[in-house]
Amino acid sequence: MAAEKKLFLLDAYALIYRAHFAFTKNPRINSKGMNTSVVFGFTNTLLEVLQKQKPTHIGVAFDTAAPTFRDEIFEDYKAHRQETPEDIRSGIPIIKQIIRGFNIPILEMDGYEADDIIGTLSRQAEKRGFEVFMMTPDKDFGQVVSEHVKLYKPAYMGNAVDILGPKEVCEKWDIENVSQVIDILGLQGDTSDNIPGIPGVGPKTAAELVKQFGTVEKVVKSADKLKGKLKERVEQFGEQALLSKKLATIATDVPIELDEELMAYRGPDKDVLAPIFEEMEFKTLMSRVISTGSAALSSPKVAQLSMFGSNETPAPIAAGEQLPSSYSVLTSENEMKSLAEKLDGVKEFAIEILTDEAEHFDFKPTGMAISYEGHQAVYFEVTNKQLKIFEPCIVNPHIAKHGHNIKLALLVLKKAGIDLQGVLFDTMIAHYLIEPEASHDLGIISNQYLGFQLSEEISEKDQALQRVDAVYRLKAKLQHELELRRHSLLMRDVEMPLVQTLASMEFEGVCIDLQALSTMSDSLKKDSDKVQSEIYKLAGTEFNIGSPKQLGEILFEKMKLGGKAKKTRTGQYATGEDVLLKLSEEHDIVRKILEYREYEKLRSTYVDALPRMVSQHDGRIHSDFRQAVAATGRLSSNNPNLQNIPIRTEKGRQIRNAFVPRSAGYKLLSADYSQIELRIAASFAKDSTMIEAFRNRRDIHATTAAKVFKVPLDQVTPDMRRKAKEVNFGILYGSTAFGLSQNLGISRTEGMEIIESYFREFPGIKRYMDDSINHAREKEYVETILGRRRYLRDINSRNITTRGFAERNAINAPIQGSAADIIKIAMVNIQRWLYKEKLRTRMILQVHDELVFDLFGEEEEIVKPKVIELMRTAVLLDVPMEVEVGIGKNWLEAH
DNA sequence: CAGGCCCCCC
DNA sequence: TTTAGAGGGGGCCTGA
Repeated sequence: MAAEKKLFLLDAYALIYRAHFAFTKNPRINSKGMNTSVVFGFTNTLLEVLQKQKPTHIGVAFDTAAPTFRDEIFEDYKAHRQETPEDIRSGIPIIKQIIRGFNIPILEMDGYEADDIIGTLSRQAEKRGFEVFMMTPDKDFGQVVSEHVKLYKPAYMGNAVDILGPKEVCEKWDIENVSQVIDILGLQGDTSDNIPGIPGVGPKTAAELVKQFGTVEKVVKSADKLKGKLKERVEQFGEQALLSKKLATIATDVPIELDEELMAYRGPDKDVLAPIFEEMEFKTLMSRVISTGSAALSSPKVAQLSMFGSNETPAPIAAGEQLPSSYSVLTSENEMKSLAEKLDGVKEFAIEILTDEAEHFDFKPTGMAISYEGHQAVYFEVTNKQLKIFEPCIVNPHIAKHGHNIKLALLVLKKAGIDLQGVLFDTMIAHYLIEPEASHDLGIISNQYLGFQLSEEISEKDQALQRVDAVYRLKAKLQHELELRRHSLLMRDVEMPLVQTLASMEFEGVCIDLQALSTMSDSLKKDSDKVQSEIYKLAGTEFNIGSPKQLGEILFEKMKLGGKAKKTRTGQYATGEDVLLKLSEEHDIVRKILEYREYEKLRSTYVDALPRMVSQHDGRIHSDFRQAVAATGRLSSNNPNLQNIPIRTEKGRQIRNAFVPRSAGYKLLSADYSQIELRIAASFAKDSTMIEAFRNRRDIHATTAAKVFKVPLDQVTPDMRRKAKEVNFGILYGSTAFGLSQNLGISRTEGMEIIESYFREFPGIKRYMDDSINHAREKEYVETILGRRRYLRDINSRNITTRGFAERNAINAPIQGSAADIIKIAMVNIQRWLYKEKLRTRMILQVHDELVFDLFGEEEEIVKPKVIELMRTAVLLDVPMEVEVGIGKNWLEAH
């Protein structure tokens, strides 16, 4: 039940600075050249409070102009305080006029700051039965928090209004007690006021210290319990942290009396406000002042906290050194032969092959473990030659094989000339389907599902015995878990056949033109050296350009570029590409640094790294395609990563010239799905406009632009199309107006308008997004077209940020994951067809929506159309799939 | 050797 | 003034 008396206490500068920062990138300038951002932002927020929250009482507190009781201790730090920006200084008098125009009292008290007044008044108001809403920084709230005082965070650039009680604030900061906010800030310093705490102590460390010791005072006293650098710092800067906390501590005993009559809100004086708004050129604000539109205070949602216990986990069985007697080790070839014969008669067995440490596909088998009954296992050392003994049972298609990351066994066997056949069951991948984001470590899942704890302190041989035993027994358990989730078909018909497919691809590998890379390396080195010396000259000193830390110090401290430097979460200067791009106008050195980075990235990650990955065995590169990593169902590639070979920049894309066919008579063929994710989204959303556009093979981004900007298709400008394209992408990722405006370099308002228009024109898409989120809220997971799940346990979190991530995932995961499903099916079908037709063409790479083939030239006319067909028909949707194919003498040409 | 940061891809 | 700001990956570097 809402209290009858609702008091809002506003910290004027908190809101003013908020407005100031919100508009730094796109300031509002009126026709007289005046920056009105701050006044506008403040007034806007004030209106929102008045109209949506309907306070019965309200007051705005200002810091006093007279010295405060802090000034004495603050003296040393005054120098650290930032100068008040011009738009704020000039805006204050106008803001005060506006506040008076609303008939709201301005609360000022000599010797005290706004937060002191708010703190004191909130305590008094609470005692008098008010429901109090504070609009101040979290740290002030933390100090006066109690049952009837809430923290009010106004809507901020498309975000919802937030009303936080102590519990929510604790959750947000991940602390136990709200009062600890001030301790955290004391330790890390208050960046807004440039008050230093303990250098090197960022939010994370501060929170940890507070959790461990409680208050700043206790942290400082317990410095001796800390270690290393942290200890030194706390010892050295402890006093500073105490001071920092003192400065942030508010007074709750200000000699001020809550005057209910003065603070009762009676409504605005339009005659006062109108001329001010006129002068500032706020055209829409006045109508909002006059309108009396109201929204009831929404009742707080009752959030359900569901307990997610893992599957009931039996107490782990302590593993002793003593292994079961049913484990055995074979030593002679005769024993191997009789085991091989025995195996040829069983229905299924689990297999694990150990290899030497050789890198890049040059590994050789050293041992093998087999289990074909529960709690039993056999191990033996094995050479490539001895593997042949087991060929009959390994190639027997009627015997199912289980393994944990069985692809490795497949590869070892392939190298020995043995093609493992039969139904596969990979416990790693099974667990990936069951719980995509968990660890799929065999030890962990064995413990969880079998209560069987694998030992680590035992020999490789004994570990292999345990592992293979665990795999055999896990198979039945995990199979059952898959059935419960209806994942059996996804497992049996997609993921397991894909293991074979990936093994074949990796086995084939891809050819690299080492000469071309070597030439590139020399030229990049030359370019990079040149830029490097230019940078040193411009900076006036030599430093490690590759170190973001050193670079940040040079740019922002020594050279003082870019006014206020952005910092990363850890308090370092941010020197990412977007930051530097914005600075590039300011100084030549920034452009040089970007150039240097580009060259060094290309050299270190690709041009110099790829040749090191070439296998001694066949001179090709064999990437490891991982099937149980990406939370959405995508594959990942590493050692090397062949899914991130440059293409965007001209210099970068030349690297693709070095990806060449295996030999004369071959070419590279690249086939990629066009707009697969958007097509999936259109189909899932059943959005008729978009489906129609795809069916008629129209340029989807141009069509979107025409709709969003309400112009005929033939009048869509390139700029409109670019924006529409970004929106289409943003939609897939669940982006906000803010994100969109950042990407397009437009104002947030314009970003918001574009998104609104988009949703009006594509109502199906909007509905799909809402449905996905609602589905997730109910089930706490979302699904792809094949039923692959992604769990979103944060979807009902009351922490906006956390929940926001989950919501974006609810939209994106089904789309991205379904695209992954589709290409996986295509890969399996293509691989089977190539094999069945005994073609010499080989599939060698997958890059999410693209497949690359080592094409035997004479097969072009057969392979090209069939690949297109199999890709298009992998899964049938409400929109047709389009596949683009290119052929060339290297990967760049094939594109 | 992990974490932070950055940047390459889809 | 904010603990953000688009989803999914991987690699390199620094500093403990």
